[in-house]
Amino acid sequence: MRRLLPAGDTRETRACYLISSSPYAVEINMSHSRTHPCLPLMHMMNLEQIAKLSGVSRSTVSRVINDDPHVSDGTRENVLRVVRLMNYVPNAAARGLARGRTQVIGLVIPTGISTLFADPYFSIFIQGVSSACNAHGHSVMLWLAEPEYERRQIRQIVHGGSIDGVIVASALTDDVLLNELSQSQRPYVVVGRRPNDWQTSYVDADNSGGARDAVRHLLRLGRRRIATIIGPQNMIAGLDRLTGYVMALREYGLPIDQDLIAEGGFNESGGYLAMQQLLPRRPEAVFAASDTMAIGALRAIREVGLRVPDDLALIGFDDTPLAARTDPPLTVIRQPAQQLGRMAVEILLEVIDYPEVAPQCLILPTELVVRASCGAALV
Amino acid sequence: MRRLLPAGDTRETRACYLISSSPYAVEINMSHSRTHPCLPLMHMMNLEQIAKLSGVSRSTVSRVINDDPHVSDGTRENVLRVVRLMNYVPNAAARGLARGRTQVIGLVIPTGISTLFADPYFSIFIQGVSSACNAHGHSVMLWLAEPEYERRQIRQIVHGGSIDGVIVASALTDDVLLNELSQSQRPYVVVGRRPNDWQTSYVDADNSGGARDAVRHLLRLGRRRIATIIGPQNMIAGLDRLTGYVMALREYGLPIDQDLIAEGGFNESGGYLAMQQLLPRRPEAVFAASDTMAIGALRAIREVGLRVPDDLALIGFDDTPLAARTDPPLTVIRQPAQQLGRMAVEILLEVIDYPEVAPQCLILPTELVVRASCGAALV
DNA sequence: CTGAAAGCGCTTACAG
DNA sequence: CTGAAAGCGCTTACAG
Repeated sequence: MRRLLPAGDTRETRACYLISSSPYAVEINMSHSRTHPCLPLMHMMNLEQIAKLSGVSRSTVSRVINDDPHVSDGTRENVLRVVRLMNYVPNAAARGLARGRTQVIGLVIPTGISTLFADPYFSIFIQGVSSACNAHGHSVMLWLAEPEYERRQIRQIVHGGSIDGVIVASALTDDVLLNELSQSQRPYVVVGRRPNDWQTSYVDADNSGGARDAVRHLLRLGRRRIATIIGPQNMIAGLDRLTGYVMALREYGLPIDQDLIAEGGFNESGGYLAMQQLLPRRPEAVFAASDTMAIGALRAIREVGLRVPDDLALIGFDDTPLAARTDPPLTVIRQPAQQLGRMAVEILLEVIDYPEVAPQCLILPTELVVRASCGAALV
Repeated sequence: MRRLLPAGDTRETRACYLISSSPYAVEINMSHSRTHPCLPLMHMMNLEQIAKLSGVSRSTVSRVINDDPHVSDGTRENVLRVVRLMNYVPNAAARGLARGRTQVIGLVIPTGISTLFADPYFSIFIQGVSSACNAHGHSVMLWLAEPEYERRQIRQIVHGGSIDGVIVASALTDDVLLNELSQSQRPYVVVGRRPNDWQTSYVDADNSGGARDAVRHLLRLGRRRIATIIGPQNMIAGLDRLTGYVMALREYGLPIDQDLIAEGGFNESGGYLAMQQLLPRRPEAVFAASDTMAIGALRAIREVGLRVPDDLALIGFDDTPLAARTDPPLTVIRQPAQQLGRMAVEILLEVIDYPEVAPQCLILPTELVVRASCGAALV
């Protein structure tokens, strides 16, 4: 696979591969001579050259580059002129080596293909991370954790010295990487609450608060017999969202009825099955702990001919784009995905700068997005 | 924003921030003393130490690490044992500096928020890139191109020396980064065909072939009066998909009717408006050059009370998850997003290893995904 | 097969 | 305010 070059290895011919069913496709092999435009080669400048060109020492150029105040204004301007003219950017590897800091943070995301595939949550989260990194002059190295490379990836992340710290977006309670990380000196923060882990910093959405808000909303709308489709209880988010459900019911002095609780595995078919299980119990409303489960539930409800929200109100959790496009559109609790990304970076940079300080954790508020499925319009 | 630490800066106290509406939330400030577990510090090994521990020179260790055959089996095993024991991984920065190669490739993605937000295309594409990189022992540095940081990002990418090459997923015909890149010596490949640019390597989906297949499919199903909602014609993909539409019609000896072509800007509201414009022309079928436009079109069609596919067949392009969940589900042309990512890496690594060779380009086939909206079931 | 030494491009005390 | 020099942790001819 690595060798894509055409047989002749010719330097004059454009290599065009058309792995395509289209007999009409317009790509053609063409001879041309513009492969080497012989531009002003300006072969990757370095400190030495900048120093020479501006008539000072490398030390001084370095100081200018790094905004060291101990440089006279004249020298500074001179050097800066040359730097800009030559498009000089200090070599990241050399700088990293000398400083022991790479200005790169790692971002590790589990690639349960299903997850990343359909859910833009990670896309938005990554945007948050990226933008916060930019704001702080850092770059982000992305690792999608593939099982096959796990050991190598982990060694690289923990011992490779290519990053200053790492953000781990892992749902698992017992993660190999996290274990390694906690043994190491490397700064890290995880996305997702870690209740009994007092040495790691984390950010998370307020899952229990969000779930409570969802159920409160249903209660305010007059529903009383409220069921819930819960996520796996070995995931903290799954636990927390159930907690929120319980809290809201308690507030209203309502009993917790085990028959109104069904597990849906955080996926659509799970939600579908859970709903089928709940249907005979005649709930007036259902809080699904994820949008995907809500969508499955919707299918089950429709199959028995009940109407949402008239017969049965429904609220999801996450706010995936699908949620807005179901029939009826889903009322949901929205996760602050972008904010989570941003804050993960902020905290990580703190931890990097002040490694001695206590671990930090941050719970961000969720938001109730009212659409049609909860029946707010009916009241 | 950078300072998140609590006022006291105490080292014994866990800093917990609860930016949340939840009075019930369970996080509490807790005193505890496990912050510094005093683990075996094994402070980032280096060659020197490994050499000392295995009784050989640094050179030899280096050779072992790099699979140099000129090492006796005995020495090799000895060194390897120590390496594994100490969890030694060569420092990436130092290695990068010495070799002039970082084993990191850059991935630049435009962040027209809309795009990345709802469309998992990029997620899947990134997965392809990541997995191919893993397979070749490379890492990926991710840049989401934010306008505000553009200049700095570009300087960093082109002149920063932190990456060996870069994949640019840019739709724009005139991209600042691409211009800079083509002036530089830095290897790069772009995602998206570049018709008149003979010096850059690229990968792309077979947009024209895909569009042609879509329209062919409609033709085979007996539809004749086929309209199309096209994308912006300053984007190559927009152009190519129109070309495919034209090709298919030509194959069947049908005329190209300007009145059956409307521009929808590759977004939903654009698709909606374009469809409204086409409706009076009474098409029997519509090929929308993107799923989002198809979804907009669907809305317009439903508003006038026409049925899909009975009155009007519809095909989209991309295969976003939404496409499978519209009513009726959308028949679409699927892009080989993952493959595109994989191949972008393969080609980039080629270009990095053989910079003197001619630019390479690769067009990957699309796939027709038949669902309900095209009316295949009706025939 | 192995080691001593130079060099990659930067930063950072240390003198002046 | 400025420069000479050591050092960051690796690789790679060059000798042996």
